[in-house]
Parts: sequence; structure tokens; C-alpha cells
Amino acid sequence: MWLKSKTNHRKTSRPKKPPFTYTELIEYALEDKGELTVSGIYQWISDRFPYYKSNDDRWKNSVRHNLSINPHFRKGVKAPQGAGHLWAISSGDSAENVLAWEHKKQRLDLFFKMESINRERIQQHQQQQQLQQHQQQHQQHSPQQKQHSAAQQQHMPQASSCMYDEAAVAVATLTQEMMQTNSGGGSTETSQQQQQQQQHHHHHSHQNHQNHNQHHQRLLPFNDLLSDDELRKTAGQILNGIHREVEVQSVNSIISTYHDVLLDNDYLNPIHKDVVVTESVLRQQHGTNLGGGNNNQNNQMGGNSHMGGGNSQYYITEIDPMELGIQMSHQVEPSEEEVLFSDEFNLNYFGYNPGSDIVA
DNA sequence: CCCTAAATCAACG
DNA sequence: CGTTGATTTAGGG
Repeated sequence: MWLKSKTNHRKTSRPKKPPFTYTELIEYALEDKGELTVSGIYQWISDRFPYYKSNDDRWKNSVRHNLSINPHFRKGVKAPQGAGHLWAISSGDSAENVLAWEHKKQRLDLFFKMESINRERIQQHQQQQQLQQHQQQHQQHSPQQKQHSAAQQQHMPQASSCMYDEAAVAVATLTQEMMQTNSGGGSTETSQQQQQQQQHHHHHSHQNHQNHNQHHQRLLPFNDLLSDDELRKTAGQILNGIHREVEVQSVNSIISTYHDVLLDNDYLNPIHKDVVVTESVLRQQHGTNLGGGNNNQNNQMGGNSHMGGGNSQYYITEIDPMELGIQMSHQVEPSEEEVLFSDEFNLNYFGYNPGSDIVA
């Protein structure tokens, strides 16, 4: 089994451009510091976003341009020392924009949160690499037998254990509805905002899914999937090659705070599991119908997915492939710079079709 | 395809 | 540094 990264990354890939507009970056800076000179803004930005560390100064021009253009920023008094004026957020718009700001702030927080998670993942990954290399040196391993320790990797802790029981991990996979704790009204608000983002960024129809969040009652996805035992069995079959024509998609789960969402490649726009499943036709109703919102009774992913060749079964997993001990195709150690904004680890990883070289 | 927002380029004080 | 205009680019409808 192998996984192919969706994006080929070039060796020379520089830090990725952060998903924020100049307006947002400036906003963050000013909101954080209150007042800043232009060069102060440069500093603030380049301090936390490696992308803007380059010698290329074009972006500075854009920042200045933005300050002038956007009425949201106001020019204050002349700066104490030398250059230019102090800039601040225009105070006239704290009225309704508070919500907008909250939302933006969340985005920023989430961004850095994900960034740190990626760091951890990469560390893990590298550890595993070393481990495996070490092991391979000292023992010949018969491909037939895999150890089936009943490791319960249920809620995937932080960065600690690296499990090689593929089946177990794959099992841990789907279906684990993440905890269903309902944390107050704040959470609801969050969900709504996220859904708005979805609409913005996703190309499909969402009307069907809109109300999923409303029912907090156990309507979390995957309730109706296989039992644990069945899953274990099935996953084992998949991984042992008994099941063919299966695609496994990994969807990184977001941390506990955001228990009700999944992340796909766009972690700033979390997607509800239901949406992921339904929209990618992972589970298709036998009877074509998918309206009515919450009637997913069929577990067995009978869906004939449109992707890849013909009708392949489709599983969705929250487990990062790396944690399965699965090698990625490129095998390149990302540089430290690359760590930050590489999309390498936020993406969907597509396995695998024994015979054919289907690409994602 | 057109439309908009954002990014980029560029000139000037 | 700060303004301004022109041009290009990215995405969505």
C-alpha cells in the first residue's frame, strides 16, 4: 500500500504564502500592538510569517498601498523617532465589526495552532523514519505477518506513541465520533461561522447540510457505521490486501476544541464530517435520496464513488497516514522552513489501488 | 463569460 | 513613507 501526496512538492519550495490578505495581516498587527509605524508593521508581520522574511520587498509596497487605500486604517501622529506616522485601526467601526473581528481572530489562532500541530507531526514522522531505518537494519521482516496487537489508539493522543498496527489505527479511523460534548453557546456560534466559510469555499450545494449542526442530539456523523468489531475486521482486510479497490482518505481531525469538525486540506475552513462524507459521495444512499438531512442509515460504504476508476469503496479516516507507519511517496525530509506553510501534512492522502496507478 | 476583490506594478511628491 | 492610478490575477456566479 502506498499513499500519494496530492501535491508534488518541489524541493525548492519556499515557505508558503500565509492565507491572509494584507488587510488582515495589518489588522492583526495593529490590533495586537495598538499603534505601529509602517516599518513596525513590516516587522510584526515578518516576525511571525517566514514567507515575508525574504529579501523581496514587493510585499512592503503592498502593505503601504493597503494602508492608504483602506479606510479601515487611519494615520495617526508622526512617529516619535524618525520615520513616518503611527497607524492604527479606525475606531469608528467597532460596532458590528466585532463579530467579524472575532472571526478573524479565530482564523489566526487556528492557523498557528495548526502550524504547531504540523510541527509535532513532522517530528513524529522523522522519529518514525529513524525508528524504521533502525529496525530494518537489524531484522528481516517477513511481509506476511503483521503484529496485531490490540492497540487502542482511540482518540489519538498528542505526539507520543507511534503505533504500527495498521489495522488498529485504520480502525480507529472513521466512525469514532469525536466526543459529543456540547460546550455552551459559544460553540454554536462558532459552528455557524464555520458553515458560512464553507459556503464561501466549497463548490457544492450545502443546503442539505445546513441544519446538521442544529441537532446537537447525537446526530454526529458515523453513528451508524460499522461496529467496532466489524470495522476492525474490515480494516484488517483492507490493509492485508483482501479488499481491493479501496481508497482511504485521511482527513485530519482538528483538536478537541473543535470536536465537531474535520479538517481537510483547508484547515482554516473546517468542514463538518457529514459534509465531507456526503459531498464526496463517500456514502451514497442506495435509493439515491439524500435529502431530509439526517437519514444516513446505511453504513456499508456501498457508495460507488465517482473518483478513481469505477466503483471503489471509500473510507474516510481521521488518522494521519504517517501514524500508520505508511511511507509517503516523496520521502523527503522537509526543511525547517518548509515546515511552516507546507501543505504536505494538511492534505488528503489517497491510497491506493493495487493494480492501477490512479492518481488523485 | 463577466464581475469583484485582492495583489502587483509603477510613478511621483 | 504615503498617495494614487493602472494593470493583472484569482475566484465565484
